[in-house]
Amino acid sequence: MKTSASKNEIIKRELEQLFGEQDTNIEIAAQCLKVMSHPARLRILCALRGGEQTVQNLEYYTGIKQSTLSQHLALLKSRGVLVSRRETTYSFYRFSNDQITQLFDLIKEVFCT
Amino acid sequence: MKTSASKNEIIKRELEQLFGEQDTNIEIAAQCLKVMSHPARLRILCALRGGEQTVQNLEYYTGIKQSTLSQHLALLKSRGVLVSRRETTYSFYRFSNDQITQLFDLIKEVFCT
DNA sequence: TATTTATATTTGTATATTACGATATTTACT
DNA sequence: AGTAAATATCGTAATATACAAATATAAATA
Repeated sequence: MKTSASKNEIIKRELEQLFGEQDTNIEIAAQCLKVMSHPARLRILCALRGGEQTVQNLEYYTGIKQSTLSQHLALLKSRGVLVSRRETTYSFYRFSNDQITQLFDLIKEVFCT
Repeated sequence: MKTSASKNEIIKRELEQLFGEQDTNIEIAAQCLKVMSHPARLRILCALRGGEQTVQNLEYYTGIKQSTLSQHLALLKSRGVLVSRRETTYSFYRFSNDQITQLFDLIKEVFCT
C-alpha cells in the first residue's frame, strides 16, 4: 500500500527542496542540538540562563570538574550556542543569541513543567 | 573574582531546586533531544511533519536504508518523540504529541530560515 | 622574575553510536 | 501450508564521545 504516487512525488519534491538547498541546515541543526543534548551541558545552560558567568562560578553551580567543564564550554561555543569574553584571567560565557535562548526556554518548558 | 557570595548561594539554591527534584527532567530532556539531534532523524521528522507515513514512504523520501531507518524510528519511538500504529503489514509513524511538534517547528525556524 | 590563579588543551581509556548486511517476525494472500 | 511483502532485530566493524588527570597557557601580583 502506498499513498498515491503523485502525492508521494509532491512530498518528495518538497523534501528535496528542503534538503537539497538546505542540506547544510540539517547538519548544522543536528550538530547544534546534539551539543545541547547532554545532561551536563543542559545544566550549564540552565546556570547561564540568567546571564553570563565565569567558569569557576559554573563549576560551583554545576559541580562539574574544571577540565570537563572547560571542554563542554568549548563544545557549546564551537557550535554557536555560547560565546565568551575574557576579562583579565576570567572567561565569561553566555548564550550567543536570542534564538538559542528561545530554543532553550522551550526545551525547559516542554520537559520541566 | 566572584559574584558576591550571597548571590552565588541564591543561584546555587535555585539550580539545586531545579536539578534536585527535577534531575530526571534534565536526563529525559537530554535523551529526547539527543535522539532528535541526528541528520537522518531530523530528515525523518521533516518527512513526518505533514502527518503519519509508512516506513516504506519514509525510505523513499529520505533515502535511508530500510534496516537503518527502522532503527532510527525505534529510537525516536523509545524516547517518546514518535508513536506508531500498525495496519496490516504496514507501520505508520507520527509525532507523539503537540509539544514535540512545537519543538520541532522551532528547531526548523531557528536553523532553516 | 617567580608565583599564583583562572582557564584551556592534551592524552589515555572506557563507553556509546552508527550504518549495513543478514536474519527474523508479522501479516496477507493463494 | 507456502510464499511474498513490510517491518523489525541482530551482529559487527568503524567511528565518535565522555571523563578526568596531567600539562600548558595567560594574566595578575608579590
